[in-house]
Amino acid sequence: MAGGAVRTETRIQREKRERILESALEIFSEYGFRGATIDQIALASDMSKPNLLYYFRSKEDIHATLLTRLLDMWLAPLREIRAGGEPLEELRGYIARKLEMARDFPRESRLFANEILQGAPRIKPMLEGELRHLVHDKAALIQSWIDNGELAKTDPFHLIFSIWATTQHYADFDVQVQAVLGPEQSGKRRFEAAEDFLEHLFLRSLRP
Amino acid sequence: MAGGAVRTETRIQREKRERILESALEIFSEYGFRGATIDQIALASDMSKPNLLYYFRSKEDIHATLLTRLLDMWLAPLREIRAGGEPLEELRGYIARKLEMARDFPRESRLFANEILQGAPRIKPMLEGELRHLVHDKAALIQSWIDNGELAKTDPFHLIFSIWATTQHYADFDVQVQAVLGPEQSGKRRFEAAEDFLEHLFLRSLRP
DNA sequence: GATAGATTTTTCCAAATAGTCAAAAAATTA
DNA sequence: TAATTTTTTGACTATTTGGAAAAATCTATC
Repeated sequence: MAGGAVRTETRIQREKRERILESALEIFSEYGFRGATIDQIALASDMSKPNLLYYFRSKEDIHATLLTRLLDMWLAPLREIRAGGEPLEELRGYIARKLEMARDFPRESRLFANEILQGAPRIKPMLEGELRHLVHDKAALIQSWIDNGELAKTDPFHLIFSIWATTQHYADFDVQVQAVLGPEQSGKRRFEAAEDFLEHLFLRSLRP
Repeated sequence: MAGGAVRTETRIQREKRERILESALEIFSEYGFRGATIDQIALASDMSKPNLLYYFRSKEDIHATLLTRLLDMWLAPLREIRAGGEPLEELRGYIARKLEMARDFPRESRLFANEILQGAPRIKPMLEGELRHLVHDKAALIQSWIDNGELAKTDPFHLIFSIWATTQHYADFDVQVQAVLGPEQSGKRRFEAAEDFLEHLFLRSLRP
């Protein structure tokens, strides 16, 4: 049946693959690609290793699937910056959305951070293609706002980098943040304080 | 000879241990602790694995030695903030020093980032002790400047976090920064632009 | 309830990897 | 230079790990 119909996924397949990806996200984000083992993921998924390998051909395969899914989600907040909006409000919204992602999806943030930190062996092409393109696009938009006098003069690229850095820091370096602030301060409180701080920081420097 | 004299390190020991640490920094910072192998480090140090293990008892031991050495260096810029100095100038200097470290010691930055990202299994005590203490100390100093009206109202802790995040980003996420900016922009140029940007960003928001 | 197809388990394997040990070689000291 | 100590090597081991193969079991459908 060469080139024949691709059998549609059964319910069990969908569910198990989902379960595996969920566990894998947990494990990969905590230990990195090499630090994670298939056995760990299988255990966390409540299935045997060979069984897991029935749903994914390899460890690579699981990892690649996670990264691919992640990327769209990861870039969404940036995409949402609208040319038609009020510049300061658009950027405030962007910062808030990025910080929400760090708060609600810290494992995804760490998965991504692990990948980049190790030289992005698996997503370099995407960084140099899609990401680069999107950032240039939005940087041009920000530049146009600056040229219009709606924003203070600044470097749009480094502005974007510093928004990435500061927001993701709360997910990626969470242990450190908690160690410094002490465990008594709740996660919610930490993120509220972070949001207040970041809005002030960026908006003060962006107001024309 | 229980409790006897600790033989002083020979020249060869000093040199070889140094060579191993240098290679290990290279490898660990690129692949993380689990991703790195003793064989890789031995190869990079130009010696056999058993020979390397003659100088360090284990992989752990090498890694621990690197981290311990790193920590002092890592906190130095923060320590240098002086109560007697001019607040804005002290903070400008701090940002500049941190950015220089990201530029001149990216491998150290990545080693540290790898460790934190994986939950700081080996340096958590130090984060909760020495680091926490130092940060609280400097945060109090910054707060006193704010109370004196020498700085704008802001959260000193999140200020420090965001300085860490933005400066280290240029070391830890270098692949991504380069992918976005393109390879034509030299490292030097990138860091100059970053410094300009960060000074504006922080100083505008800190001026009373 | 027989059968084809999907799923799961049991058993296995080969490569990678951290680390050991004893003997050889080199360097240092007496 | 002989004795002693330090350094290096080669051969080896035990364990972990990613993955394969095939048999066994389950499930949906006729």
